[in-house]
Amino acid sequence: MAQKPSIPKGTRDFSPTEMVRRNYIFDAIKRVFRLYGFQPIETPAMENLSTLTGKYGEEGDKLLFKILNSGDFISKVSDELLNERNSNKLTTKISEKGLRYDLTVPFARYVVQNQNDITFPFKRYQIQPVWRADRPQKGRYREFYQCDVDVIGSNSLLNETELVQIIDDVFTSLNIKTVVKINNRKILAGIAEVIGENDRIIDITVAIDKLDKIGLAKVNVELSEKGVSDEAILKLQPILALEGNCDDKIAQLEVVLNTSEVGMKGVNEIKLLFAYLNNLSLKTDVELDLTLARGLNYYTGAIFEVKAKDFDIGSICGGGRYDDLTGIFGLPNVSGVGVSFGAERIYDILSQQDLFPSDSLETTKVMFVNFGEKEEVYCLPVLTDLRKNGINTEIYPENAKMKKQMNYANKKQIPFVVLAGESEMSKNRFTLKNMTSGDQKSVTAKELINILS
RNA sequence: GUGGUUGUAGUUCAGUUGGUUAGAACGCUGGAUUGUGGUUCCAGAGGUCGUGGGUUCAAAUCCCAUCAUCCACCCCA
Repeated sequence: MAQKPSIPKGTRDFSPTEMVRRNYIFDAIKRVFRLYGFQPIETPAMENLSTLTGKYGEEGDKLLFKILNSGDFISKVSDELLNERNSNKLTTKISEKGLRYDLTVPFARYVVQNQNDITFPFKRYQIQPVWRADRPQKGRYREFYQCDVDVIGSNSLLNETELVQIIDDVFTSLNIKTVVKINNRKILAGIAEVIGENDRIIDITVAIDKLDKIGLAKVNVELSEKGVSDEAILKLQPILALEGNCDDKIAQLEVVLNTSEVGMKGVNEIKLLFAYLNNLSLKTDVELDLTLARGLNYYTGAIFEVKAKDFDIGSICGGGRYDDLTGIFGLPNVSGVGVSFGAERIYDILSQQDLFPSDSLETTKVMFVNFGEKEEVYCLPVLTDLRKNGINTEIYPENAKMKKQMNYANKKQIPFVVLAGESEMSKNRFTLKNMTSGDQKSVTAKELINILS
């Protein structure tokens, strides 16, 4: 009984065409990363559950894919526990590994574990899939790739500056028009302090983050529901309404946050960062967005988010500074900052705006038609020569009908076909056909290489 | 986790108030054309109608359950 094959919900196969395009994105990103001195690492798809749990909040824990222990794990579980039917409790007994949820936490684990071999500041990039047991929907998958760059072990705002430059370079090279939004968690903390809701900072940031999505009124409702006092919400209004260019906003913040030490620290960081950036003639727009908060709560300083202009798809890149991510693994006081590029969304933008290059180094450039054994022998040395010259070359492996072989070349979008049968062999030449124009001409082996190089 | 949507050929989808042998387009295979692909013409193959039950003389069609899917919310890239 042949069963209908399928893949798990929220996962995808990638066809050759898609892979060529995905690699185009990854290559562009990697090229920029290397340009700034970042080095690649990889970590396992699975981590110990103890490494992952508790790092992403309660919601994040639910979205972790857990891996069942090997062997006869259930026999070791007590009858009481089984009868309790408590999934959470049972999970800790039958699963001790999980698929990674992002690349940052495994990176922090890596840094702590290898701290004696790492030279700080450590600049690494990492491009690997991550998994979330989320319910998939448009542009959201259960398995997707993240492209992370982080530098850990340096407090300098030069790192933030370089990350913005990297963002600028990547999206310029991919031809995507973007705007980089920057904020600072210390400013948000300062705001919370000033309005007297110090310990509600997470609720406040999450709510503020939705400002441009759901509007001011609904944000206020949400704040109120979360238990923020009316008085504090009232105090918050002028801050949310801050207008003007970057300098104006900063000037106003300096007044509002005057009494908050963290807040002023944040303002100073932002000032310095923009001072660096304003000198760089970036091609991307960079703006200070005080409503930018970002969900992840390990951020402590600068936060970034990149949005594509003329394309409403959410953020395509985001990140920030985290002062103590390695602390939970026993290495305190090591600050890091990094951003992550969302490959899937970048892919969607490039394909919808038709921005992928038409030619690729990953596809076949020329195919030899197979006319039979004698002709194969005649062609093989030339195939070898072409390959030695870096030209992607293949020969149809069977003496099939011409139509079939041509069809194969056409479907595979191979731009050139070589025909070498009896008449060509007698003249020691080859017929080269251009599949786009349909033109063909008789050439020598040497000319073949020259034309196709 | 909550709400909704849709499951029919490889793919995208038609299929009337329940009624003979379930259709189309694209794709696939072969031929027109044994050394020329894309265009055209002709022929052919391909379906447990998601699965299980129920109603009925009769179910792709109605009912129930179940699984899958996509979309939205929460959250997030």
